Amino acid sequence: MQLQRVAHTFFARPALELAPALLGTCLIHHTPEGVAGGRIVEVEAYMGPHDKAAHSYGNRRTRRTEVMYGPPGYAYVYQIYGMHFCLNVVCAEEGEPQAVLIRAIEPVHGIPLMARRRSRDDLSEHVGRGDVKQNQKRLCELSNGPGKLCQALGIDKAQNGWNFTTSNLGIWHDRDPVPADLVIRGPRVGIDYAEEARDYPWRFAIRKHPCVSRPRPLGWADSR
DNA sequence: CCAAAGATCGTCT
DNA sequence: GACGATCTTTGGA
Repeated sequence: MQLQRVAHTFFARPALELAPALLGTCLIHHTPEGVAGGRIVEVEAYMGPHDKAAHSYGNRRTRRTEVMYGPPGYAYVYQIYGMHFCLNVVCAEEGEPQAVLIRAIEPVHGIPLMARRRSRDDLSEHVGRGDVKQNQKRLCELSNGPGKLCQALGIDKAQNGWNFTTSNLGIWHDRDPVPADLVIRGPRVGIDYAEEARDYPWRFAIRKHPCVSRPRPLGWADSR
């Protein structure tokens, strides 16, 4: 049902606008091992120079953050805690270092491959008495977190700087956009150091979706 | 269910 | 030398 790639113009807007628009689109990585990917269900906006939680706060420009200063529609991948990777979508106009962090996807394509990469072969197949919902929820463990989804999709620093509209790492329109009343928002995760920006409700997710990471934090509210 | 702690290393000061 | 836009395991209630 996925028909077309997201056009590069889609990414040329502020992170706060792009973030909710990315919900429901499909993130797909083609590799020699196979295809893996799924539906984006949770994201965070990082607004750049004036956002104390952003790597590009104060126009900090280093080898790591360099790709954020380039044109929109490219991948910004960085390593964290020495062992995990996080995937961002660079957005806004060239020179404006904003990005959207992909925090969770619902597994759709290449589930056995994703399970193997996550060392969770037990999730490759449905189990039990055909309880579909229960199995769906179990599958979420493959990609309900920014580090988890990168591992499941085979994303690491090699993908830093890749073009989402032309490379093997792509974002595709799937069904219709998620309506605003099905989007919830709340404070971003893991940025307690960011002073006033700590409380900005710049984390977006699909309401009641089972694959959202840490579904219980306080501070969730309806979008808009 | 929840909190705490350890793993482990690139990046920047 | 310090510190993460995280994940997993463990131990207790």
